[in-house]
Amino acid sequence: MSKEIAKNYDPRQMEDRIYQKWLDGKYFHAEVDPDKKPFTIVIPPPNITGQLHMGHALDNTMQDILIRFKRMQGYNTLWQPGTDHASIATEVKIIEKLKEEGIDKESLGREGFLERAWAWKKEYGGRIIQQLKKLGSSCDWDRERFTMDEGCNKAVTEVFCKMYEKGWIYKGSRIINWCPVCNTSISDAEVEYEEQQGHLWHIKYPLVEDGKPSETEFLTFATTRPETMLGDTAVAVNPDDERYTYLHGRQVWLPIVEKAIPVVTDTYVDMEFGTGVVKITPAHDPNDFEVGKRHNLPEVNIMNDDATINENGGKYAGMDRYEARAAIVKELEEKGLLVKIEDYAHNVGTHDRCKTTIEPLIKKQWFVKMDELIKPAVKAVKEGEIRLVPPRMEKTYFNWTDNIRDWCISRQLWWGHRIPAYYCSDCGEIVVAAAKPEVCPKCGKSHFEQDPDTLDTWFSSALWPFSTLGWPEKTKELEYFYPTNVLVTGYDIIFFWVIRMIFSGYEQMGEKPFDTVLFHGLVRDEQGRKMSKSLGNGIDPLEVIEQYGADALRLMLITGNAPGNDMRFTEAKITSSRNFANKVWNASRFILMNMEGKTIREDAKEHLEDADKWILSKLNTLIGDVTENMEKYEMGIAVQKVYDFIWEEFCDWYIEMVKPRLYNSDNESSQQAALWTLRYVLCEALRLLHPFMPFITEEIFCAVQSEEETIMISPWPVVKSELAFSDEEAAVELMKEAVRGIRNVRTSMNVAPSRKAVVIVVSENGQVRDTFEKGRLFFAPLAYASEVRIQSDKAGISDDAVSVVINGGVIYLPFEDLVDLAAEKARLEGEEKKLLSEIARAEGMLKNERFISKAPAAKVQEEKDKLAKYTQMLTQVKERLAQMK
RNA sequence: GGGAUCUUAGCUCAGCUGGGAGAGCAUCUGCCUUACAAGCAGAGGGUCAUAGGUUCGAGCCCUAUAGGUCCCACCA
Repeated sequence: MSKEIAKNYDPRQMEDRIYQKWLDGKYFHAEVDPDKKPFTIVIPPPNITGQLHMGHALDNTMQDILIRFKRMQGYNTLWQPGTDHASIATEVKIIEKLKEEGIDKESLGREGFLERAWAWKKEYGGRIIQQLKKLGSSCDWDRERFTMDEGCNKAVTEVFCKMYEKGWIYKGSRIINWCPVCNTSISDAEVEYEEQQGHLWHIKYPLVEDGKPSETEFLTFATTRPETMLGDTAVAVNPDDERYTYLHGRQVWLPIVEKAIPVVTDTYVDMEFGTGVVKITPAHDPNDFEVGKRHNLPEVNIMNDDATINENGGKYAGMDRYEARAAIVKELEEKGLLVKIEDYAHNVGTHDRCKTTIEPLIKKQWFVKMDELIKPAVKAVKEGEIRLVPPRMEKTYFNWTDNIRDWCISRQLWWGHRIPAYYCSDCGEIVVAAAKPEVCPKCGKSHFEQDPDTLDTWFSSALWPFSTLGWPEKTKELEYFYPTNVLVTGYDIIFFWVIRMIFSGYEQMGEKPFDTVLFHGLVRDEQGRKMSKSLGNGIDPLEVIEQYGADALRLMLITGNAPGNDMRFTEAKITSSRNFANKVWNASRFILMNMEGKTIREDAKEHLEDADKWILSKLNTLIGDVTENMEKYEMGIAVQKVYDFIWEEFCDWYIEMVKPRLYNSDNESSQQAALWTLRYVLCEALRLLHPFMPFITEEIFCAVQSEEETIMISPWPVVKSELAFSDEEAAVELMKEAVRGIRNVRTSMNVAPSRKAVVIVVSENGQVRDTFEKGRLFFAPLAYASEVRIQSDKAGISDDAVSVVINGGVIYLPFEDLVDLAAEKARLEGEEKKLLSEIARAEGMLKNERFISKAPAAKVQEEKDKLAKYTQMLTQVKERLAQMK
């Protein structure tokens, strides 16, 4: 039995209701079940500070499509949801909020601050989850996790301790990227280079003569950051640079600071660039740091954490870095040491969160040693154990792994996983342990202070695929759902997250975290610009859902997009998606109307007619194709095929074909067969469409199959050989060819659709006549026929009838008064020309011996068949033209 | 400096392992035909950036060139 659906498609009246029904039905929930095969996706946890944007919408739509597809295929699917604590982003946000209240972070103290942070998380952390639900995401919400919950904290501590013991986590004094605004170190991955207009200051230092600055001999070089000269501890030249051989072993005088520093030789110096001389500031430049290490140069730190000059800067102490820059340039100029100033565009490292120019500083920080850790991650992708889709992402991946540097993981923040390292306040011993040690293993005292720093957010997200499943406990979930199957994410976080999950999975679990990484691109605005807060060009997915429905948004995000490619959001695309939803709605309503009050008998399918077999056969092909595309993650192609099938084949052709049978209750078995096919094809098509458009398909499916509770867990369609009818398919295709030809001719001759006409099908081929005989009932209205005659010869047809040549016959339209003979002749001549060129093409190929001998036999046969068909049709056209003379 | 990627209809983009160029929107012509005007039936519109090459056959593979986008590196 069927139920009714609303007259108009209105997503607003159903989406929330349906989502609630799914929640109540526990369809999203996964339990370990050894009898079933698992399929797992872990969500890229959105930041608790975040609001749903188009990127999330795309990312989660793709995951939901895969999960729903696999769920229908019978897999035990788990889509593991959760959120990320996003240390810097959240901390910044809370500091801002405190500022509004006139509260300073420091005055609150660590405990007080964390209290506020947790309260904030409680209030806003769930917002994005609610928004994901509006999209239709079928996550197992019972298993929702948070990167800073107790379990994740345990995992983080476990990993930290293990890796410390192994020597792969160490504390070291190295040059790091410092954000003077956020007041924390950041990793290399968080540095964003940005081209800025700056200057190149050409400066000279006097050479040292008898322990004093020379008044005649100088060394000229250029710098983009003159203020760092306060920390210069050497000047370097290339050892092979003959211009400067005389300098080897000498010293130069560092002005302002007024001291002598050595000239060192190092191959790092590029002889071609500038004067071939470089000032060396080991404490404030990564390259200089390396040079400094090689030459045992002192490291003079001249900067405070807020990027003001410290006491090492003498009279400049207390000035901001840019103030000091100006002042130093001025002093150099006064001393005649400024040679010239050039405009210079160069890349400046900025903090990706706040865009502040980062300051390289030497600090004691915690690092993860990468050289060994990265090896299995490289191997896995190289050997195809982990597949990246699209494969070109491998290049990006290897580019990073080949140039990897140790990962700075400590952050001078409060919101995050606190580093499990404890310092003995008596002897300074470091103890790394899950809990604060009782007594110091070195001095036996028991005064310990925990390291004040927290860990990089990505340290905990790197463990996400297994920490969410219970690790380090040996849970049954971990055993069953790990390794997960697909990870869906944007290519922009391949370094931050994907690689780190991969090496963490191998190191901690001894196994990969997932088989496949499916990348998508960015959703851009109508003009192709990145959507951003500062531009204000972001489109809110929730507003789109409100206006057009989640189904339309989802369809729009998936259609016409290939993996890893960016896409544009346009109004036109979203309306066209909504229109498709409307089409599906109306077609279904039509079918439901016709089913009303009738029982469709199961034996109805014993009386299938050609048209029924044609659509069933088409459906069969569709099922095979779509399933294949889905398995290959070609969702855009898959949904396009479903779209075309439903709109063109099913709605525009099949439904039109069966209308006469539905309206004629005299032939009950024919009507039954039509109804059975309509319902069957509709339900199968809805299933194919469900992963893409879950709400509308659910609403309709449950109306058509009122005994079913949901489409969500109904089986994904499979190809059925008993529903493949190639002969009938070909027969109906021939009739479609005839209908198209007739419509074409009528339009070109300006025959009003309201004017019906006699249609005479002439064919010497009994099979063709039989096809039209059987399809007469639907053929007539589609061809605007007042009457259809089928005959084997041209008896009774006037020579000036309009004709349409098809493969295997000629269709005549005796329009009497309407015919413009000259126009008809011109039209036929056009046909003739087209056929001649087709024949020439096929003949050309078949005359080519190399084609015959090298091309596959099937291809050759195909061309032979075409040649025969066109030759036959040409004969008919020629005959008609002859008659018209 | 290294690398990726794109260049296909007026616009936005598909085009799977090479085998007769596709969709949506826009344009033009007819239609309110009782599922749908958020629709139906037709039509026009493309040297697939350029130049070579491989192949029986190239939008697809190779090389070069031009232009765009992005990522990495960071030579002061």
